Amino acid sequence: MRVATWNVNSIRSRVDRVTDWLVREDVDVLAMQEIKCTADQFPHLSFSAAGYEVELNGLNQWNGVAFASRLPMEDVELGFPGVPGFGTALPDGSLPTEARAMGVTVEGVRMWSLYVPNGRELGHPHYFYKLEWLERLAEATTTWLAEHPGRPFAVMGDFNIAPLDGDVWDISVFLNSTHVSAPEREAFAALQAVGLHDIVRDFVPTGFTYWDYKRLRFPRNEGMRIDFILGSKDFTDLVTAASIHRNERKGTAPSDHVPVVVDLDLDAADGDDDRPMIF
DNA sequence: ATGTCGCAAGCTTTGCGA
Repeated sequence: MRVATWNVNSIRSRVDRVTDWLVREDVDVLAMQEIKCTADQFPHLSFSAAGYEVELNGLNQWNGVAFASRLPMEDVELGFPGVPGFGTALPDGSLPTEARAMGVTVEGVRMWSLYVPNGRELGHPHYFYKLEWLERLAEATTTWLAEHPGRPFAVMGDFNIAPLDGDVWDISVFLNSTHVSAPEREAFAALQAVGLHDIVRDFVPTGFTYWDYKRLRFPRNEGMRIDFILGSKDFTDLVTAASIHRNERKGTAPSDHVPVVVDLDLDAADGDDDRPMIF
């Protein structure tokens, strides 16, 4: 099974590029971020014509996450338990929940599509929202893993964090910037501490997943590695390959992010490989 | 050039978010 994550930066602007890539790359399951639309606005027909069903969490023109899959999706869950909100308080005093998370199960593999808050600036309310969101994510992960021992589980998406200095083109540009601050990196490390592993790093140690549209960032290769697939041990044991599809930043009307892919061998875990042997 | 996108509102542009 081939699984990918991609911040598409508006699915309505990118639908042909995304579906063409899915078919061309033989992808079974795609987690999307920043679809920037509601269910009514989502280009369902283009996906079904390409052979994919879609489940999504889209509230308005901001954020929005989705899964497209050509294998059946089960147990669709919007958000995650304890996900914090942001913005102007509702009449009951709570903060509105944004469309930044959802989960599905495909072939027994549990996957969450995540669009972590950007943070805007160090010290901004959105920055503290980002840190709390990541803390709640670690807690929800801990709970899920405890309640589903042995089940493959992965969180994937745009984390808006560059964990290593080499994950940005010039760390000296990022003094006092979001995405590289110690609290953000500690929040990312906390996800690893509760049992999630950056599996793509094992196969692709260096390379960016995002290049700003501004300032010729892509031609200069001034990018950032901020999109990740973090898997439980039972997930990473299934992974046979991983790749970052840098070419998707080229050409006409690209997203500013590129797809990140893992290949899974679903027969690998149980030691009872029932695939036909070929002599 | 603080250099580009995408969105909504309701315009032929502005403000916001990234």
